[in-house]
Amino acid sequence: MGGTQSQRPRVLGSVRRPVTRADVAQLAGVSTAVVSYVLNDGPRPVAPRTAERVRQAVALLGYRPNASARALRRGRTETIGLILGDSLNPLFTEYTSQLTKAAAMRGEALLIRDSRQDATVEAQIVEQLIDRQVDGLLFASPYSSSVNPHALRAAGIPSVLIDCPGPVPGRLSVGPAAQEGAERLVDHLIEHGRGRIALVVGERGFGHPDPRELGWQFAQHRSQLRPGPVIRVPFTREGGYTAGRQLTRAGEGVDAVFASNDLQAAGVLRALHEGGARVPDDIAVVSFDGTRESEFCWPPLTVAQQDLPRMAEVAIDLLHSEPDAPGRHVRVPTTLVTRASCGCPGVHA
Amino acid sequence: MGGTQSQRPRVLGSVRRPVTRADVAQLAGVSTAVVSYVLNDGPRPVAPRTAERVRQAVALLGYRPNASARALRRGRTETIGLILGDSLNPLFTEYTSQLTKAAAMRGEALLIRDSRQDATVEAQIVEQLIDRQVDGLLFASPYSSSVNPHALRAAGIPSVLIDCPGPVPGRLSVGPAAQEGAERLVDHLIEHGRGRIALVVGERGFGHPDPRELGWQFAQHRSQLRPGPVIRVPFTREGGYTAGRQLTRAGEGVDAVFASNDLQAAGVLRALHEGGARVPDDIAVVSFDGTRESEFCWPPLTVAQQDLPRMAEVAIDLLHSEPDAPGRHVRVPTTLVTRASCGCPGVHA
DNA sequence: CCGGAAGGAAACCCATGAACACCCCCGTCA
DNA sequence: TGACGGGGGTGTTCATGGGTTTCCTTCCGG
Repeated sequence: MGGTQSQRPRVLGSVRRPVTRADVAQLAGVSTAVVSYVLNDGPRPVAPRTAERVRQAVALLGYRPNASARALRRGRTETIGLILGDSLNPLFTEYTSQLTKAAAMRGEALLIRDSRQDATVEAQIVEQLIDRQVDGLLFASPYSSSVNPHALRAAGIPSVLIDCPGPVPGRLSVGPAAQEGAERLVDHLIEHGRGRIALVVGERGFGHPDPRELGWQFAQHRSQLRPGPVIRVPFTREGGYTAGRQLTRAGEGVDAVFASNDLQAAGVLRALHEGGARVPDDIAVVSFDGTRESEFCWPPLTVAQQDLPRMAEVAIDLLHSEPDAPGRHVRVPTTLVTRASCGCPGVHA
Repeated sequence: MGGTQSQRPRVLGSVRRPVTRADVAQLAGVSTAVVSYVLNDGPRPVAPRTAERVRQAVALLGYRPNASARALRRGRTETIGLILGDSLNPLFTEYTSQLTKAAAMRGEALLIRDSRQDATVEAQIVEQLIDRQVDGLLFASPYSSSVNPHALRAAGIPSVLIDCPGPVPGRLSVGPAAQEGAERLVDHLIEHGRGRIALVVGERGFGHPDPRELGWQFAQHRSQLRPGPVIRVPFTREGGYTAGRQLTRAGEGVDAVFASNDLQAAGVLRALHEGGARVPDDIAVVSFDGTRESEFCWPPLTVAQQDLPRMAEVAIDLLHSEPDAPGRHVRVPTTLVTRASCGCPGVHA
């Protein structure tokens, strides 16, 4: 920013020089090493009286260790990079919030960047984050599994894939138990009399095969239902809107829609309302994610809710696991939250 | 994480030691100082041929400067702290996205934390961020104006208040031209025949006086309208919901609602729908912010839209202004975006 | 012989921790 | 009983991490 350390104006009588360990050492009448030992609790014992003097000096001077110097020396910054494919998706907003919390528990902070789902941008961001010496990287972006693993291993930086549909060889990842969640949602629709259920999903889906799509298929198959139409649109509100318009126009007798995420669901809802369809009477809508927004849609959405606090903890834990550990994927169950949009009896707005 | 620099396993023949400027210097046959001059473009000229050799060595070795070391030496980390009162509010999500972009333009990254509107938590976070040597702080939190200014000045850390309702003595701040925005919204309602307009606003409002509230008052006054009721609830979807229920029950002949932010508006809408009111026929709803979510409410919301890209740029600019500059507040105009919720003719869903 | 251009040596930013120095107490042996 | 060796407990010294920058040296042409 404007004022650098060196040219800081000297206020008379108080050259506002930051307090360093040397000041503390001098005041406490010890060497700087002892200050270090006291503050870091080891690796060697310090006489209680000396330690006390040091602590008093620290308090008196308001000394705070310099993070840059510490990072340089220790080779760790206590900072984690988080790369999001779409930072405006409320799912990732809520995810980020939980991740920040989980990281803070370990004294780590997050540097967050948005790759806008662009592989080139993502590569740049990863480079910038590595330059900043992050201790690890979290990816919630479709390109993450392709670009980086080798460079990351070479740099000795652990990484974890977030919101990952399934195992990726040699990599650590977390994700919702999406297929089960999707099945429960679709089963729920079927149990309450819906017979033709459309699927709205991203163009490339979530991985291959897409567990949400599988769940949707299996549930219908189990009930010997003819599979409803699949509409492929981007994972955005606008995408969902497009899908919804298609549904209202086509009128293929669809009486329920399963949207793959809350954003698409919001778009579908808007299109259905505009098209004059009554939700849930004419057509039910359910979706995956269960962000806070889903509760305040109209009608409130029945969803398979992801357990973000849990997944965030798992992600941070995985990041701290053995550096040479083999790949591993953790699936976290979702919860079925029934609200008005599925039209099931007993749920009033 | 698990593996630290020092105990990294030595692969035979290739001790994966990070490349330092010394390696580059050796390969290029110059001293480390010259490498520094070349990479930082000064402060002294380097012979073109030498510079070229250095650049080649850099490229060949894939050398990347160590950010911690640089930060230690320069006393600047190129990192900015952002403190949010509610990181889940989509307004701040979008704000954050723009701020990240604006900061990245200057090579700076953001460390983001959520104070959950708690002064104690906020103080801790500020301390942690200062420990991490952030070069500046951005506050989008109600407590920011009270707690920190002195400590920050003492630490020589510039700060800017984001989403600030008005000038704060001695401080830098940005905010929407809220009063004007509110007036336009309310004028718009009045022009289209609404005569009794309720205000939904946070318990403590936005500052004293609250410009949104003022705008709402003035616009009604100008049109010689009796002011509608004021309902004070938290700035959340749940708060808006409570307000909406109150409105449907009371039935004070209110035919329009001005919600102070998009979250409250979402809650109001849900409550009105549940109460069987038709929006906008029976009652119009407008709100402030204009987040993406507002476009996909039902019906889509007419809003005073904040110019977040602009405000983010201003915020970062202010942060880089003269350290001893006097306080300053920048007001950025909002845009009236008409959608279906205000029921004005000519706007179809 | 002087001046300027180009590059090198070394101090510095701050914290860390291995290696070393010291003190004191104890035990052992003459 | 006194001298000396050994060892635990404390503290200090100093190299180290990697980049920046001041000051100094060298070498060239004029």
